[in-house]
Amino acid sequence: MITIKDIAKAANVSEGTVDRVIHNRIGVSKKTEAKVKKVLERHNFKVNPVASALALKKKHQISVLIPEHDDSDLFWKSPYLGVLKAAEDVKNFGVQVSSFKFNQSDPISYLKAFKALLETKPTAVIMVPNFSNETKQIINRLEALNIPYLFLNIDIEGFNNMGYVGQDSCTAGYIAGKLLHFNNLQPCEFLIIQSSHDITKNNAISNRVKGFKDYFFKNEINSTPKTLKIEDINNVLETKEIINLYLQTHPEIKGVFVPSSRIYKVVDCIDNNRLQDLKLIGFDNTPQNTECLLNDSVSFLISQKPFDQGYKSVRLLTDYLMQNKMPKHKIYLPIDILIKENVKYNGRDEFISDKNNTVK
Amino acid sequence: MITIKDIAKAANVSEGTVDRVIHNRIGVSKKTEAKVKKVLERHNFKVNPVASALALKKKHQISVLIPEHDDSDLFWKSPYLGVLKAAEDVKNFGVQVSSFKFNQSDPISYLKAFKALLETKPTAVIMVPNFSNETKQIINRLEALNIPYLFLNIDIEGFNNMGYVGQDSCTAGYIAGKLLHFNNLQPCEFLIIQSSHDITKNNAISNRVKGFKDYFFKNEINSTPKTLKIEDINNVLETKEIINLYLQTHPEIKGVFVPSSRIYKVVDCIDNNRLQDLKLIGFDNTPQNTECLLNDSVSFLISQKPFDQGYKSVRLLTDYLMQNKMPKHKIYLPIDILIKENVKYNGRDEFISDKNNTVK
DNA sequence: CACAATTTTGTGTGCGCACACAAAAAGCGA
DNA sequence: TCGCTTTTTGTGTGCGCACACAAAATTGTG
Repeated sequence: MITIKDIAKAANVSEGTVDRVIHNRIGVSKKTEAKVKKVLERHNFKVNPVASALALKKKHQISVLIPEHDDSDLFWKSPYLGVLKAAEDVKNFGVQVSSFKFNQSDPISYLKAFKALLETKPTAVIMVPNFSNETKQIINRLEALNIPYLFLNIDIEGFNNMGYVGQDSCTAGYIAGKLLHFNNLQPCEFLIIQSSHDITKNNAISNRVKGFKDYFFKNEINSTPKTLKIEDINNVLETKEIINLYLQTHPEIKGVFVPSSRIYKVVDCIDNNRLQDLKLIGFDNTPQNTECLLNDSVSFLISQKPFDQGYKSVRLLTDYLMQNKMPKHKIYLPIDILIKENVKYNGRDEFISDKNNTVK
Repeated sequence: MITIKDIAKAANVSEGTVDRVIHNRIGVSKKTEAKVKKVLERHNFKVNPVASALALKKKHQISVLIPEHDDSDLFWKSPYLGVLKAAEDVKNFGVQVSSFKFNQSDPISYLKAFKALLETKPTAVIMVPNFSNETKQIINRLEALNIPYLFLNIDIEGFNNMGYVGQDSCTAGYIAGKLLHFNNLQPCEFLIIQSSHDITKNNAISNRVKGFKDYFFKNEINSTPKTLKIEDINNVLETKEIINLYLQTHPEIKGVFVPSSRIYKVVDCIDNNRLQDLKLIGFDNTPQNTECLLNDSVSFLISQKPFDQGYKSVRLLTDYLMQNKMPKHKIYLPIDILIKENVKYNGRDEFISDKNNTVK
């Protein structure tokens, strides 16, 4: 382990000077700077992040703007837990993480949460850009304050976000098409069920649909997926009627694709006897969806690794704030294919082993 | 952030005493110990692992015994890279990691590598228990020296290993069966191709075969997989002849299961026209296998996340050595289902973002 | 050339903890 | 009670680094 002291000795300067060179501080003559840099290079010196974190009194603040979760939509619990876990991991490196939650269907609460977030004077922000107009406002503010921001889960274009952590939704949809169609030699039809609620605001969902349709188009499969739009998927009675009527009048439908995380609601609405000859594929291993895999009502779930999204985005920003470089602009997390048998090994809420530094 | 100093002040003792209580050292009277413990509890004190690591001069040594890799078997490269990456991450926490490689088909080199490993005076050992007799010898030695050991990738019973990091091979095989059979309504037959070389020594492979057969048995599918054993899979001419003869005389075969990471060799041996109507499934996204996915000769690969296996085992042991508790005995990593479209997002050699603390 | 202003370089302190060592208190036999 | 050992408690130092401050070297000006 080579230290600053060693470098100082080798370069015949003081430790302070080495420190200045390492951090590109002012007040070093060109000559000595070159000299020290050469020694640094030669010894392949890297600062000890542990010692650095300990000495660094200046704290960084990462603030996270994320949708809240409730029992009917547990999806957002996972990224939140990932953020929490990462927060614990980076706490001792002088990084403070705070989360602010908003109601996914209420732009006002989005702005409100952002306002509260600003109070924390963040060094950097992680956000789920949920509403497009309000996002513009928020980003204007962030850019005026010169605060870097990272998009989580939802990728929208046209901003100077420092990156995106999430899934390649289009490919994920394509994969859904492929899996549903796999081994089907005879002609057959597939149905996309989506709620109009989702269509308007979440372009991840429309990208999934696009990818799904792409599969059938690109592979010249003699079948174009049909789409069934549900006004209010929470209205069970109405939804039941619409779906079952459609499925009755279209017996050629062999499989159903639900591009949101609400496939369990669709399952609840489909008549049992029809359900048995259908293959279903949806997104996200929420507890309710996982249950559907286990009782064989759903064949596949595609996971976007929401926990990892939260975890990774915090870790990424931490690395950035600690003067390391930002790896790439888009961090696409794996497209996990989940079935009944492997879902238990793809835990939602765990990443790496628990580091419980508890007092014995 | 609450420090030892704070605790000392609150309990009205010196920092040294608090330190003694935290680490269960001798020389503290019952009375003060209780007092300090209460304060510790009350403030929910946790040691700052960063400061702790910096102060701790005593270094831990984790030594890893792992098969070597070459161009024809790149599988073991990934766990090794995972180990290297983890080594980098834990280096500054006072943990030194060294790897020792052996030839997978040479028990002597296994023992030889172990001998070299012992020279490092390891605090703990991570090993791939490849040969059963020699493993017994090795473990006798480790237990005599009171060195804890963790199994990586290969799980064998009957030892006091502190844990296992790897895949649930049986379930992985079961999944392979399910995927290959998915959507096949008409009766059809499947073939398992394995090299006798693998059978003898690697029980992961026999577990996969067991799981694969289980699928057909448990689901009362009117088809029992046939098995074709290859003496020497590296003898291309002979292998070609055996495989193609079998496939010609058994046109009912619709799919092939290769329970090892050598599916690319099988692909090379199958006649092109026959290959096109076959579905193939194998293990591990080595570069050669990934290529087979991309050119559509293989439908599925099951990944055992070899990089993560290496990474996680080192991190796990590090946590243990740093006085944290060991989470569970068996750490089953996810059973990743890979297809052409998602393989690029399941990189073999990456885990979490690079922490390149390079000097700018 | 003297002297101040400025640039460049060196030194000291503390982050929170672990551990060696010093000091104080308690126990104990005579 | 004294003098001693043993137990208990307190203090000081360093891990590698960041940063404030002090010192030295250089430059510029009259």
